[in-house]
Amino acid sequence: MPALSIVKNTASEDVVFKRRPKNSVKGQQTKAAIVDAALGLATHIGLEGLSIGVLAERMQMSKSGVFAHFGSREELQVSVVREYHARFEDEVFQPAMQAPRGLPRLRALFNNWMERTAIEIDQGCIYISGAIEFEDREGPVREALVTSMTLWLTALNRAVVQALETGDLRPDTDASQVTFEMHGLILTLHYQARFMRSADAMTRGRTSFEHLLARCLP
Amino acid sequence: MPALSIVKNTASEDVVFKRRPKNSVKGQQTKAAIVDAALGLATHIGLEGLSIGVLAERMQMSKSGVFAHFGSREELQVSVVREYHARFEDEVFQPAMQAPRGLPRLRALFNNWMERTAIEIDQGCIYISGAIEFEDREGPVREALVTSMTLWLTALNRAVVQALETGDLRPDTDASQVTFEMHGLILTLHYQARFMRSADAMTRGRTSFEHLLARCLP
DNA sequence: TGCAGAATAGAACGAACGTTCGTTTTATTA
DNA sequence: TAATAAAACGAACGTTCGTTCTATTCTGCA
Repeated sequence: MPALSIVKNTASEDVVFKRRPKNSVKGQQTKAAIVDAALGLATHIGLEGLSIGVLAERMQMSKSGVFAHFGSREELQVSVVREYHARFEDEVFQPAMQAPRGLPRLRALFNNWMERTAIEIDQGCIYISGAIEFEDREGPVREALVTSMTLWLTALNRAVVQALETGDLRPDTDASQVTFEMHGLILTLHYQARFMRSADAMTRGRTSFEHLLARCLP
Repeated sequence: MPALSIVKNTASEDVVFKRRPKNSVKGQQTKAAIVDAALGLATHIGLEGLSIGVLAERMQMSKSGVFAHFGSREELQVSVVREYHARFEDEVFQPAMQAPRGLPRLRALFNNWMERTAIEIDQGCIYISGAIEFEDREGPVREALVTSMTLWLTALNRAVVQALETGDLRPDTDASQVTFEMHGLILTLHYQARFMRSADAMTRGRTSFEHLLARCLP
């Protein structure tokens, strides 16, 4: 069981009496393709910018055809968030679990995260744009985003704690503070590189991390 | 001449042959009131979420009446950015200039910025939401945002350099790196507090700053 | 092969959007 | 006070949006 998994749709959702497609093979394939395309669009223009019309055009389908797979735009957005979460887990979290606990794993997590961020400087990131769009808008999309982000930060924090336990970091290190600052460095890097188009943001990010570590080494 | 000023509209704008109101006393007053209301709306729902219809409603005016003051929605958005910039300068930058150069002024800038951020945890911040919305959307709104942000970060960086020169910070301190990390800490604080609704974000932010300073003190 | 049910299409909806236009009201100045 | 310019209005335009119908095509199983 993956450490970052989000609880998926259960049968209890059917209390909402909305006509839903009954997953056939073909149906699932198309839906997956739609979500994939939607994720591609949403990373660039945000979850709110994502429109069913444009998505249908890109899929070479009718609006209603696309719509039928989700039942609402909101449900489409939630699907996109979950898909992004799954990929983030596969790409950033899981590979790092093979590194031994402690500093090596923490470094692996950081490096993978940086690699992902480097890509997202060109593409955009729905964990960041989504957070802004749903700052004070309630609902399932916000919930999915918060859940995803919390899972990731918790997993990251666990790695910091382990580095403490193995003695790789000083015992008086404030683990949550380290997690907070790692998160901060990624956010700033994203802001500086993607919005301000600053060339040395990646370097500054790595430097930040080294300073952070230096402070916590025994 | 204020250190953060943005170049204002000049007569050269009239090369665009669009019918514009000829500032009467009353006209300027209403326009200022509209921009004020627009800023209030935009901080909550973003520059892109800002709609002329809703703004007109809030102003108890007709859509066309509001529209006429700006000539386009884009021009309204630019006006909002400039207004926010002016307030940020008055509230964060200028008061800190009375503190003596070096560490005191740097601390004053940071404290004022933190105070502003504390308010924006409830209200929102168009420097942050705007950056996300205009990441890869070109045009005058993006330009206004980038200009504003660059001016502010430059001013902040100048204060760091001065703290270096006065000997308050170690001579081998990388000023740009310090500015980068200060910016990062504010971004994360905003993200954690406003989106994740974490209670201790403000404290974590202050702790980050103290760690940052500790690293650079002689 | 035929038939049920799922997948998709197509047309239409009401609402909201930014913008334009001609007219009317209000403010400023001669 | 009369003349003039600016400000504000109200209606309409063309789009786009998410969503809801009904009808058609496709698919998988008996």
